[in-house]
Amino acid sequence: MIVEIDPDAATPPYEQLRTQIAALIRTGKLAVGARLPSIRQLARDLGLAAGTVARAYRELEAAGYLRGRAGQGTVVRDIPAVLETERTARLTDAARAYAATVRELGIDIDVALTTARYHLTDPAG
Amino acid sequence: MIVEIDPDAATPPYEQLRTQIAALIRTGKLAVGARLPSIRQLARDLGLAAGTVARAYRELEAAGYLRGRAGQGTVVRDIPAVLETERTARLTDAARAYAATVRELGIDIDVALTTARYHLTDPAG
DNA sequence: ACCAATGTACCAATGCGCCGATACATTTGA
DNA sequence: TCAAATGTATCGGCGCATTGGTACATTGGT
Repeated sequence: MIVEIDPDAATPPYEQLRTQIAALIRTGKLAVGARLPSIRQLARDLGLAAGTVARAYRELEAAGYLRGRAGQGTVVRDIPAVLETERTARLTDAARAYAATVRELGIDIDVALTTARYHLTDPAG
Repeated sequence: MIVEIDPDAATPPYEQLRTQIAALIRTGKLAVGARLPSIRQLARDLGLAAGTVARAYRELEAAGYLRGRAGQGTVVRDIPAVLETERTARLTDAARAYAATVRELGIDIDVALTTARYHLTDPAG
């Protein structure tokens, strides 16, 4: 698992961890059935408290990404439907947020689309 | 002034107020030179503390939207350059946020652009 | 000169999110 | 049966943002 936690970032560690693990699962870098590090192990590796890692695991389980059982560890679940619907839902939310800002600023749609295309194709963001 | 504060919203009251006043100025509903309600008056109307309204005014003054002087009140400033740079800055931020989400979800750029176009052109959002 | 209205500046209190630690329940394997 | 490893649940503390209040400075009018 390649995860990096920045303690000074604006987003709290548990959320950084949750986001990164979710991304690893979506991209297939964490295959279905793969076993994640134990809470305590990952906490040691990242220099976090066990409770912090536990929270990330808990929320990912609630979202349907993981399945954790005591004594057995935490593994990646196989429910592509949930992931797909969440993907589309998140894309919709992001697009709506962008549209809302554009509308509030009174910016031309073509300008907004050009700007979006620029940032979507720019590797630096 | 038509402003609505939701005490239960995730964003704190002072930021709701700041955003709404800024939008009123951008859209011209608050003309240049117009005098805003006094801090205490607006606080009474909205059921907020004077300090909360004062903070919104202060940040809007720092952003260049307003000019407040003791004994005289707070008026809308006339500096379109500031508004224009902020408009582009906000558009950039919004586009970057959208691009970041798209990238995290691993969604195709054309799909992302089509989705953005749909929500930009859809009157319902 | 005075007073009222206004904005400014500070400061204590409150609330909330996050973190770290501990105790508990469950499973596996010896 | 026991022990070790694991996830679960809960609790107190810490820090930060926000809030509300109070005192102060400034302006304009009387």
